[in-house]
Amino acid sequence: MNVLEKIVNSVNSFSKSERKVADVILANPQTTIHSSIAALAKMADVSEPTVNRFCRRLDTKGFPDFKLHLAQSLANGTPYVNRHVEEEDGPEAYTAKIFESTMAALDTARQRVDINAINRAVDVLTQAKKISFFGLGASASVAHDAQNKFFRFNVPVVCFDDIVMQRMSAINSAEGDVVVCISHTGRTKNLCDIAAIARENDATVIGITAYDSPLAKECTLVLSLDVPEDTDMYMPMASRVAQLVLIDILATGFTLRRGSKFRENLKKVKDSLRGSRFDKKDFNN
Amino acid sequence: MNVLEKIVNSVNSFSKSERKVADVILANPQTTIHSSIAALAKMADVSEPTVNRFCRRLDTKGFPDFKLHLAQSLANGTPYVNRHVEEEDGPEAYTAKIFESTMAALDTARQRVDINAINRAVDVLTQAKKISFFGLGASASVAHDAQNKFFRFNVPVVCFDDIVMQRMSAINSAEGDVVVCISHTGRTKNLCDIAAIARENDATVIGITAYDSPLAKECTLVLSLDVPEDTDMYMPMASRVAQLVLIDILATGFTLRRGSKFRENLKKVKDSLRGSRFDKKDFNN
DNA sequence: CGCAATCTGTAATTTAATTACAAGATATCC
DNA sequence: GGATATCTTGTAATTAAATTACAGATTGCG
Repeated sequence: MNVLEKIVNSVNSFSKSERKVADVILANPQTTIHSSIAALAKMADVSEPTVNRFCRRLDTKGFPDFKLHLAQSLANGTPYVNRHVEEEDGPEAYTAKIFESTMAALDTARQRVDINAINRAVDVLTQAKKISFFGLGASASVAHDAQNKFFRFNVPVVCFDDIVMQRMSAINSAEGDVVVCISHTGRTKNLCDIAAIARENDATVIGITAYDSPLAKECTLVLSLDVPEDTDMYMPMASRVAQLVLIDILATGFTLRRGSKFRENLKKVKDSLRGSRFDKKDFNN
Repeated sequence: MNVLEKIVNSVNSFSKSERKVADVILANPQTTIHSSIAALAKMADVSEPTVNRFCRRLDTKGFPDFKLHLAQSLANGTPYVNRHVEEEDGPEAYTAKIFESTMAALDTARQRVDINAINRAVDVLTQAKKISFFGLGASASVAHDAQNKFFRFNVPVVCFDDIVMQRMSAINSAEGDVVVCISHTGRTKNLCDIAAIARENDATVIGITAYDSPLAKECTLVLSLDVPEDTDMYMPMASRVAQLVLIDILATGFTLRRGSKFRENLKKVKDSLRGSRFDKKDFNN
């Protein structure tokens, strides 16, 4: 695991002085790797052994080894750490933090995603007679987005963010239909019902949701995205971005599977939009 | 430039002993970063100062600094680059590429985003009597998402993805109202009209769109996201994720500006959802 | 062949990091 | 509420590492 993330994660297990060290390092990681233990100790206003103990607590052999790990973490150019927004953050701070948290979330999602499941989902989708996307609340916009994408593929697609419509649609589903249920927590009761109903009617149910959730249990195929997120106070952000990227991936897999002939269709859809838009050349350069 | 590449490139300008050092390092770079200068000197069968001179020749301050650079080179072969999906890509390939492209897009967005504009947008939004989010096509789902977020703030929010409704809503806007128009290209004619109408009716119009686009010209305040994207063949992906992150940032700025008392309200909204969900404890662990 | 320039290693010096230990703070138990 | 135990933290001593200065060796060139 990334050392920077590790620091953030274990900030609670630190002692007072160790936290001072952590703060200084997180504030200027780039400076840290070029500092001696003495300089860092001074910056954090603690003694040198404290810095050393801090390094050891992070499972490194000592300060030099810690710097090595830190250097590797910083190598990407940017430390994608899930830093939480604080009360007193200014615009620069919270903007940076949200970008970074989102990127960090995507990074973990990328590592944890089950490619086999994606591949099977693409299989199922390409063979679907009809595709339905269902989501509620924040996940509704993800469902809309999915509809917008798959709609271009010349496949029957529906999308409902209304429980009653979802229910009716689920009841009317039949073999060969694919229902995609989207929920970050996987604990939305109504959506679980929908999934169950759809499956009873022989539809294939794909869940974009948390592994091991009630919704997951109702699905034929689960695409889980374990994205760490602080939902205590604010609203789902990173998880929803990860869901969208997953939709992008499914859509891409879909077009690739359908072959090149099919992709001409996409161009056609794109061209049809031209009339509703101003010409590009008038405004670029 | 990457230190490893640098070593390879300048192998000709090395002296005999220095080349021995280079060979050892290139053969086991991973070991090198965990070795002392003495150990490395022994492996290369040269003296310690020779190793030191070698490091300096590579424009590093000395051996420890060299190890830092080496560590960074080893950390990540491929930073997040915008790699395009190819015809013959398998699931692993396109999944990785889409994740990376999205992250690369967020990275550039982060660097280019105008913090001042964000701050002013937050200003405007916190003082709004009513907030409207308008988007069409792919941007409609972004607008929905924005509505979902700002709705929790106990502010009058509307969101339309229907031109007629948007038009009516725009005509009815008044001073103190804020209209947010979302469009990646900024060339959607209908949305430009809406922006113009809203402004004629004294609303403040925020555009989440391309800088210098027709839509941007109609807006009071533009939040531009120049995200490189390959829209030739497929559909907007990265740009829409960037838009969502921007919405997240605005929402976060909003809550922070409103102060802590206000955030209790968010908890209330969250708690109200509890009834519609299965209990968490039943399914974790 | 001999001088000059460059390279390389040894030993001394400096700097940095680590360890051992003691004082102080904090929690816990009667 | 006081005494004991545990955990933190810092000072000083020790050790290890890196760097520098210098001298011997090697190579190139006239």
